[in-house]
Amino acid sequence: MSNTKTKSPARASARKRRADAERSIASIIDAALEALALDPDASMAEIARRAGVVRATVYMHFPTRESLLDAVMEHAVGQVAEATSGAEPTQGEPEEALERVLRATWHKLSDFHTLLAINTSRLPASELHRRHEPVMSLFVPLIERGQEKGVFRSDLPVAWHLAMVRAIAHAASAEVRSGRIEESSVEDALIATALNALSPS
Amino acid sequence: MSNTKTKSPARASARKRRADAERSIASIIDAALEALALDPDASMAEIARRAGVVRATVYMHFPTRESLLDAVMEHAVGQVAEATSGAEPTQGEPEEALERVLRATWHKLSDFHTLLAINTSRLPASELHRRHEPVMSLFVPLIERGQEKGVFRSDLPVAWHLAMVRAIAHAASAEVRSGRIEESSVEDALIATALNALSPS
DNA sequence: TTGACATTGGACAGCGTTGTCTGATTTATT
DNA sequence: AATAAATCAGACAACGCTGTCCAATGTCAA
Repeated sequence: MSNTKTKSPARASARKRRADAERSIASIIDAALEALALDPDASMAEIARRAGVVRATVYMHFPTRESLLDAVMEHAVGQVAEATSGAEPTQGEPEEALERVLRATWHKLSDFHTLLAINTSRLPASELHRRHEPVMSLFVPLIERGQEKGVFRSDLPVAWHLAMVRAIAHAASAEVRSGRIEESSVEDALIATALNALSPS
Repeated sequence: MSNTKTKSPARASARKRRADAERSIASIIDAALEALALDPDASMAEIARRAGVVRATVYMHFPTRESLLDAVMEHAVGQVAEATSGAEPTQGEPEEALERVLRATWHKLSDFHTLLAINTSRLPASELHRRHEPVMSLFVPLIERGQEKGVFRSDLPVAWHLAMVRAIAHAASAEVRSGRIEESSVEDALIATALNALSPS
């Protein structure tokens, strides 16, 4: 249930877009997501091929490669934010909430792992930070709540905890992909380690 | 003190290389390290420019871009391994040893953060694993020692602990770079979090 | 000093990429 | 059925990059 109707990702804010145009845009973004996950330097031709569309069509909706990357990132952040907020980070005890939210989020987060790397080198740090807002704004209160209750350690800044948890989540998916650790056990390891790292000294 | 004399990185195993050739090779590898850290797709021209050398000279020693990347990676792994082993991971209590080793290693590790990303997409997982051996072989016994003594949790695999610590170290340098957290405090945060994550449940 | 090695500066072909354009064709909307 | 929007198929120029080559010059080693 994405809100492709109300507000489109690209610059194309022309109110009247035909249904096939919407479909194309969705295909292109999905295709870009796949292609860029496999190869950060995937070409517009490759993306178009995956989308089952001709290259000119891509340029119809995304006048430049940059603009496509922007749209893809916005889409990805939205997906993650959706998964995160769907797990209701404001409900229940902080520890349980964190476990719940992490389990719901980390797979999706790992899908966009490569994408994050692309944007890290593409955008200035401040821009990156700004765009991650939709996700961050969900996690920050959860961590803070845990600190106030004394179940998460307060001698380290929230920003650090956040970065740390995210890093561990990425590490988890990297381990799964490389086959070094059983897929079934890595999620539990992720949870256990994150909670342990957050627990008061 | 790099061992550029005994065993050269590239294919050039011709025993007799002149001193200026050695110097060029060293410059090129250093330049490549810098350039690739800034931009994973830095061109041979850019690398040559940084090395203060003409492009043809680079191709003299590294017949292909691939071979240069290989050499750079070998050099980087060597650097990290040197920093790690210099902190004597086999000495003292595991917890103290880990702190000592981490403090000595993590800056250097973060210098090669981008490089790691390059190679992750460039090489198959098995190759990557093989090449990281020189560093891994230093960390594994340290973690195992801590597990046997009961000061590190044993309900999670060593491979996981390793991946996790590495991820946290990278997160630490990313935070410093982005300016979100004070540089002075991030090292302590790294240590505190890593030890906390490793401590038995 | 001499001869072999190394570097320079420049030119070159081949390739893949981005971005533009056009004219014909298909598809959605009313 | 008519109109406007979107897609297709393909060509095109401009650009940057890799890798090769060469002739002239500089530098090391014995």
